[in-house]
Amino acid sequence: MNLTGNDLKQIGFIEGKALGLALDLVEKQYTDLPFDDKLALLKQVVNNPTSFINDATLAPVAAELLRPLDDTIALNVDGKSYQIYGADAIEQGALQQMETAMKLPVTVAGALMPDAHQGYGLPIGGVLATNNAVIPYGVGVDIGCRMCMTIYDIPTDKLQEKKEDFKKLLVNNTKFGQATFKKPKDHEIFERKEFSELQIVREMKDRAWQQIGSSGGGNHFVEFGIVEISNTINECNLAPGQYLAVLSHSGSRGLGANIARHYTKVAMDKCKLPQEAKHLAWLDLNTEEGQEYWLAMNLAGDYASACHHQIHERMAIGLRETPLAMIENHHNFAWKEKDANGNEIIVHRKGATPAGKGVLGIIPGSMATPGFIVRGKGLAESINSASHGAGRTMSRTKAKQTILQGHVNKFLKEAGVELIGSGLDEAPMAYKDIHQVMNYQKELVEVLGSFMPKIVRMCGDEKFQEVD
DNA sequence: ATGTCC
Repeated sequence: MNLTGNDLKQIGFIEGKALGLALDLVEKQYTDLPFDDKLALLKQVVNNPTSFINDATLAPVAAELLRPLDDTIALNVDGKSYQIYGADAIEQGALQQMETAMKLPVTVAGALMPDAHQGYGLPIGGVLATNNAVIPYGVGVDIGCRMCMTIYDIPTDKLQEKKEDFKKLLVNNTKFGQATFKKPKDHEIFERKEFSELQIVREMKDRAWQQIGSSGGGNHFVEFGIVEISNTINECNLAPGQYLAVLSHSGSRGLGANIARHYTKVAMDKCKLPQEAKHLAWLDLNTEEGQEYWLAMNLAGDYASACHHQIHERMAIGLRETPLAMIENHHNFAWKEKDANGNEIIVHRKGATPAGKGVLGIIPGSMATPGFIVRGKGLAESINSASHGAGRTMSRTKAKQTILQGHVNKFLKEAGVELIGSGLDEAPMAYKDIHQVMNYQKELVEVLGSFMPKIVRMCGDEKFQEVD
């Protein structure tokens, strides 16, 4: 009696090349062996292929059983098309990364914002919509990085008159980089169940406690400046005119960075992709890991918001005023949204401002150029998004090597900006022209007002700090 | 972005 594929499956073979080879060889080479003995022999092979690796007859079966399964997920040959805003000013590397992202089998749609530049996996300024999958590096390392602005009924000439007081307010009430408050303010976020239920979040709770209310390094800042409202903002009862405002840019600190690092590793382990796409590994939202990441990401987003609120609370106390309005938005995050047909999509915005119809947002320029308060127009092609800033025109390394401190000082002086901290890598010249970037995204957002920085604090960098 | 490699 001849063996069948089903007999082999009974003893542990799975559908595939090894099964076919075994069936073929055993019937040709062991014609005289009784059915039961053939089955017993193949059972030994499938249970311990290593001991048959030099077997005169069955070596090919053993080799096939031992070959690691190629579980690499293939990219689609043709990537989906996507809209680019301001293509002329976007570096090649960012375009290539976006093209790779558009080939993922889970990708539904994409768009590239005019401040785009190369990042890890998805470019900064990249927007990617997927079907029931979340890509940790599609959100970015600084989960929930966001902008927050409070607007005050305080005459703007106070900024010049009381400049030293405002500087002191920033120096005494903001912390950047490694620095944290000696006595951090408590916050209800620490009661969230994610801090006890998710291991990586639990491990970060003490550090999150230490860091709450602090700001990050790099391009993060807290600044006083002048808001010029040009179009009435009914959403927050703001009439056209000049206002004093506080603007902050910061993220989820060590908490978000460690959540991102952990779940990117999990995703890359579970979801093998070709080399050029490996950082785009995703987590299926129906899996436990996917659901864990979603909860952890949302917690990191709320934590980032809590940090901003404490920053603005300290400023409000220092100013002895209550703000007229507060505007804030994430720009490194993933959201469950609906496409034009009403289907749920997962929209990753990695350095992109949500710009759904009527949605308020803030797009900063640089330390000495204006930023803008915007209202989204909800353009489908942009996946309801806009840029999250001017975008770099120079890498941090290049900026540090080529920009002169004297040149920056002159630029700041001419713009009437007082700067505390920062390094040359954040110099205004390292960024694209914000006006041109706004021009590229006219269809995406309506500009309601501008914000001109006046007293800016960023993370200090000893190497470039003046000692006075 | 990040005690910038547990």
